Parts: sequence; C-alpha cells; structure tokens
Amino acid sequence: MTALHTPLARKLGAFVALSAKELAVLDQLHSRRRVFPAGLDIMHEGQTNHAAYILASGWVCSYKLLPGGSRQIVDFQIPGDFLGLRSVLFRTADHSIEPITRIEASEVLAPELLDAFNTTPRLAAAVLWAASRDEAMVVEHLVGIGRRDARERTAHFLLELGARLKLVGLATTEGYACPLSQYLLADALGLSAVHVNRVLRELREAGLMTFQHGAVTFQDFKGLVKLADFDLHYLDHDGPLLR
Amino acid sequence: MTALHTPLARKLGAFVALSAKELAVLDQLHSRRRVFPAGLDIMHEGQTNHAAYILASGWVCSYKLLPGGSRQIVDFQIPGDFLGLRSVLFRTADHSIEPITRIEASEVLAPELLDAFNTTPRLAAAVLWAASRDEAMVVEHLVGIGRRDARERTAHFLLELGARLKLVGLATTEGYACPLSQYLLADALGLSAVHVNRVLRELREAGLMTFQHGAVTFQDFKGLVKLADFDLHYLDHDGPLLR
DNA sequence: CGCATTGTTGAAACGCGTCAACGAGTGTGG
DNA sequence: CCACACTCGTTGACGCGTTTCAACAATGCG
Repeated sequence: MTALHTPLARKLGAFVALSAKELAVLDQLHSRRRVFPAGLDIMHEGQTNHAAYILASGWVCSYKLLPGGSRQIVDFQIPGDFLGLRSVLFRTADHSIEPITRIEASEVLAPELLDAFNTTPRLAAAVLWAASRDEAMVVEHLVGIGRRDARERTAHFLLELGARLKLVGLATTEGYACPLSQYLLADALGLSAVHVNRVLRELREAGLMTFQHGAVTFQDFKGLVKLADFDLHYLDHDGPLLR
Repeated sequence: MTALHTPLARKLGAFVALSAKELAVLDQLHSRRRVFPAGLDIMHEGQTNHAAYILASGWVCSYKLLPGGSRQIVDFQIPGDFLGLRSVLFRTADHSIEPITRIEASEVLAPELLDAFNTTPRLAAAVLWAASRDEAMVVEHLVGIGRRDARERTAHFLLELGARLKLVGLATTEGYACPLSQYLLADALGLSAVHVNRVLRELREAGLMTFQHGAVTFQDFKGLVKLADFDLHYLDHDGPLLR
C-alpha cells in the first residue's frame, strides 16, 4: 500500500484496505481543486444545481437558519469529509455551508463519482460507509441536544470531534487544534454563547479539559468519556474492516 | 403504470416513475413477510448481524437510551420506510427499533437489495433518494430540538408526519390516524410528557389542531404551517422528478 | 371488575436564555 | 505609533420556559 495522499484516502482507508488503483482513482477525484475564503457561504439553502466537494483542508459548518434569526449548526466538516453530497439529490439544497477557515476543496460532479464507483466498486462501499457514519453522527448529535444537559452535551461533542480528527491524523488523545469560536459551538450545541462560556469554564475548573487559544486539550480523558457517556464504537477502528 | 401495490412502491413512485418490471422487483423484495407484536424490540443497540426490513403496515420508532434512563426517539417509521438500513453497514447497530403497533415487515438481506439494484438501476437511485430524505428529516428534527420552542417544535413534527403519511396514502390535509402516546411524542421531541400535554392543549385551544383519541386533526392548516415555519419542499412532489 | 397505562392539572424548583457591561485581542487607517 | 472599531471572551443579575413531583381522572385491557 502506498502512502496516504489525502485526508479522504486516510479516512476511507480505516474502513477498506485501499489498493494502489483505488488510491489513484481517489486522487483523480481531487483534480479540480478550489480555494474559498472563510465566512462566505459556498452553498446556500434553497440554491439549485450546485456541485459537491471533498474538503482537503480547513473547517466548514453546515447549518440552517430559522425565521427568528437563530441558527442551528448541523455539523462541522473537517478534511476528508464530503460537502453537500446529500443535497445534490434534491432539486434544492436543504442547508447552507460556510467555511470557518480558509479552505481547499475539490469539486466533484455526480457523474465523476459514479464513474469512480464503476471502476472500483469497493470505493462505493467505502463512500456509503462514510455517508452512514455521517448520518450516525447527526443522530448522536440529535440525542445529545434532546436528552443531554449542557455539560454532557459539550463534552460529548468535543470528544467526538477529536475522534474524527484522529482518523485523519489531526488529533491525538491529548487534544487538537480547533478554530471554532464559542459562538459557533453554541449554535452547534443548541445553547447560547453565554452558557457555553460558563460550561467551558466548569469543565476547565473541574480539571477535565480546556478550550482555549484555538486548541482543545484533554486533561482527564477517561473522566470526560464517563461524564459524556461517550461511545466511539462507530468511529474507532484498529484496522480496516474490509480487506 | 400498474396499480401501486405497496407503500414503498407508492413512496418511491413519487420520485421515480416506476416501470412494470421495477414494480415487480419491488414486490419480490416483499417476499419474506414477518409479523412483530407491539412493544418488543426487533433490533437492539449493540446487536450484530441483524437484517434490514421494509415496513408494510404499522408504526415503529427508532431510539437511543441514555445511562440516566431517559430515551431519545430519533424518528418514527411508517409504512414504506426502511428499518435498520444504516446499521447493516456497521458491525453493531447504533440504535434500537421498537414497534409501536403490531407491524408487518419484509426482511431484506443486503445481497438481495444489491441484486435488485443491478437488475433495475433506477431503483438504486430511488432508494438512495429515500435514504437522503430520511437523513434530511433527521436534520430537520435536529434543528427543531436545538432551536425551536416546544410549541413550534410539536407543530412542526406533527405536520411533517402528516406530509410523510400523505405520500403513502395514510393522511389527507385534514389529518391522520396516529397511534402515538404523549409519552412517545415527548421522547421524540426532547420534552417531558407533562409539557407535551400542556402544549397540545395550547394548540387545541388556539383552534390550530387536535391530538386526541388516536387521531391528529388539522383545524387551521395554514396557521400551523406559519407557526411551525414548516417547509415541505423536500417531501412535497406533484409528480415524479425522474421520468 | 380490577389493574395498568395514559392523560390532565397545579405548584415549586431549576437550567438556561437574555440583557447588559466590560476586557482582551487583532487588524486598520490616520 | 496610536486611536479606533470590531470580534470574541467573560461575568453578574434577572426572567422565563421547561422539568420535576405529586395527585387524580379517564381509558383500555385481561
């Protein structure tokens, strides 16, 4: 097996052992590289006929706006994640996507993806697995907002983000670099920014973790996992499931 | 086009105009019919090697349990919906599934589904669309729990259920038969049963809708839609998108 | 007919939101 | 080099939506 070129290859490699040919096909999908600045939506709710992207570097959030002006962030995307894959199937996008940092992303049109699946069918299984994992994360997020209090919810969310980043080599058990503001975190957790601030202080003063200066640091990983009831069975892989 | 035999055929027919052959393949998927009583889980979180199902009649809920004993219902499934399709890809199911009523469901093994896709590729597109619609609903549910207050959330949820039921011929604009208890509704909405009761009373006294005696009745549909900020663009189809 | 489940209502407690003020960090232009 | 604006983080006081607890009525099932 050759070196893992891209975050996507690295992520999928955790599920399917990728051959040289499959890696080459994945690389081809990254041919039309584009750069977007932070803060400018690359896709907007209601918009039609947009492309999908594979995120190569930087962070992105997908969100929905409500008439009252409030916002719910559905998920953050990190390198190796697809952007707008689901919306491509509908006539119109059902959510908006905004880069949190400057990002690099590869434009992928539906036919190209289907071609890749025909050439290397195991890639289809891997992508389907990735999509299912994304859905599982949205479900876990839903459960957190519905039935966890602010402390558990915040801890769980930051732990999950860490596990995802670890899969693409951007985190360790110690922590990770995190460009999120407390406002963004609040919109993701369904809380107010003020309350997120208080919760983060609590977690810090309890010696569990810190969220400061663009970095998340886990000081008591086990304690956090217990507090958040964090179960990473669907994110954690010692090796490929399909060989 | 022949008569629509099953709720699934009816639902997919709203997206893809199905040929006689495609309808026949769909019918074949319904060959191994099984019946389950209400209240007994047909799939449990953590369980491995389970099959997927197509729901033919009755209602089902998929949920997650938290250590404190509380429960979050992720979604209700109605006739024509898939059960456990996502979990099949993981080693273990990431949620539990419980029939709310006595149900009839057809067992579907992964290979059978893939066979059907090979025989009639347009079915694959239709199923993918259905899966994406499911994900879109989970996302909308997430937004509701995160950023809508109890009244808006309840109204939105019951409106969406109505739209889904209409797709399979089990509802009109007037309302629909609904076997849900206020407790189930509470676990779905991330509220307490007591508060759900109060909210339902409010909606009733405002002349908007009733939720009584196993039936949902819309009295002021437009008022409800406005209150809930309900947008059914991803559920509403005047005719097939793919011909 | 009796018992469990579901629905209903009130009162009190609590978590989180809102409002408001201020400090720290950062980039911009004079 | 400083002044300014702007975003982000921080903290306190107060109010409101929702939960919890408790009791009882209505319904349905064996």
